[in-house]
Amino acid sequence: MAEAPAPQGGSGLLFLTDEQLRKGIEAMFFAYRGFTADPDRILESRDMGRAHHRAIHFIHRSPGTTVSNLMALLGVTKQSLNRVLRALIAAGLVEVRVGRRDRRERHLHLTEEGAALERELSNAQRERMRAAYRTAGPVAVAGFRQVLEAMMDDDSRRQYEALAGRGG
Amino acid sequence: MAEAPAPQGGSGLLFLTDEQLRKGIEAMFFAYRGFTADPDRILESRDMGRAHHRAIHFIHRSPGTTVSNLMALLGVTKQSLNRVLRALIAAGLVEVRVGRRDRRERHLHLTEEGAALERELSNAQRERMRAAYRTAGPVAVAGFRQVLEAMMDDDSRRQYEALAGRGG
DNA sequence: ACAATAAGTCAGCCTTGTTGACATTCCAAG
DNA sequence: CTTGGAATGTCAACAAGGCTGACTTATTGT
Repeated sequence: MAEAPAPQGGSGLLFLTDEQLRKGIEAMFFAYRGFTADPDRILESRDMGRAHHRAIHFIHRSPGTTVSNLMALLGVTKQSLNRVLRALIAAGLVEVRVGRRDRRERHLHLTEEGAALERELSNAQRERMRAAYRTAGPVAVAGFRQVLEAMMDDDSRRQYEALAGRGG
Repeated sequence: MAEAPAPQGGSGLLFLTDEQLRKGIEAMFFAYRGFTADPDRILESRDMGRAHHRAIHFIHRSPGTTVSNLMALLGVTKQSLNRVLRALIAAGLVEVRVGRRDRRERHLHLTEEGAALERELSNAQRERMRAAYRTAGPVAVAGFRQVLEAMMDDDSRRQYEALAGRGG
């Protein structure tokens, strides 16, 4: 596959060789490990995991979101999500409010304590991201985001853009 | 590299705002989902999961690697890895050879069938990566890789570079 | 009145990670 | 030659966090 691309002064498609693609794949694998390492460490001491982090993140991002909404965003079943939500509510991190217009809906909010944990988690993750951004520079960052967005499947991209539209 | 793009008379550090960092975090989350979706689908029909994919990938990358080596690379315990390896061996995808110099070591290789599955998996993943690369362009790809590398922790970066050194 | 929707819950299963304990095999040093 | 330690394998038990299926409750809209 993929013929050796005329080196130096070649086709301009050197970035599409299997070798380059493989490096990208491995970079994603190792980078994602770093990406999740800090929050994982913080949550460990509280007997929580990545699932709780994700829920906290998106409740923070979209306060008042419903359970169905969150299910779609996280891509898990309501049973899975419910287990996590129960833990968060029991720990006093998340508060549930019955919908005013539609009282079947449960609207999710972070409590003060939940918001504090969210800040702790996202500070840790942002610190790593900030360091990486600073090292790589703004042009690289723009490219980073472009490639990631192109890598999402359509559903995820829609959700990502809907979120992005809200806050930035 | 990367001249500050002085966006609309700003500070030149607009890419380091919390908002930008948050977008990067969410982009990683959604992109990683897309990144793993295709191989997951393929493996589902064979009653295997992501763990098997990772083992296959790195055995392909470093034929003859030992169990200890693979453990360090994947960041899991030998018990976890062993369960996966047993399944792969039973399925005839991986072959174990006793070390010649040190006969305590087990050197891992893909069988023909294992190599075929590896190709199927990496083709699927590469296709998505290739499409993303093509959409984003070579400059973006360079930036993508720079940011990912800067995001790894030191151990991972060492492993990544050791691999990259071999084949690319 | 009734069907559909949002949510919660129970039960059971799977994958993939973890510890701990222990056996085997082998190399190398004393 | 014996013995310590390294590399590997294996058994058991457990937990997190996914999943499906079946069912209930409350509420809404037709």
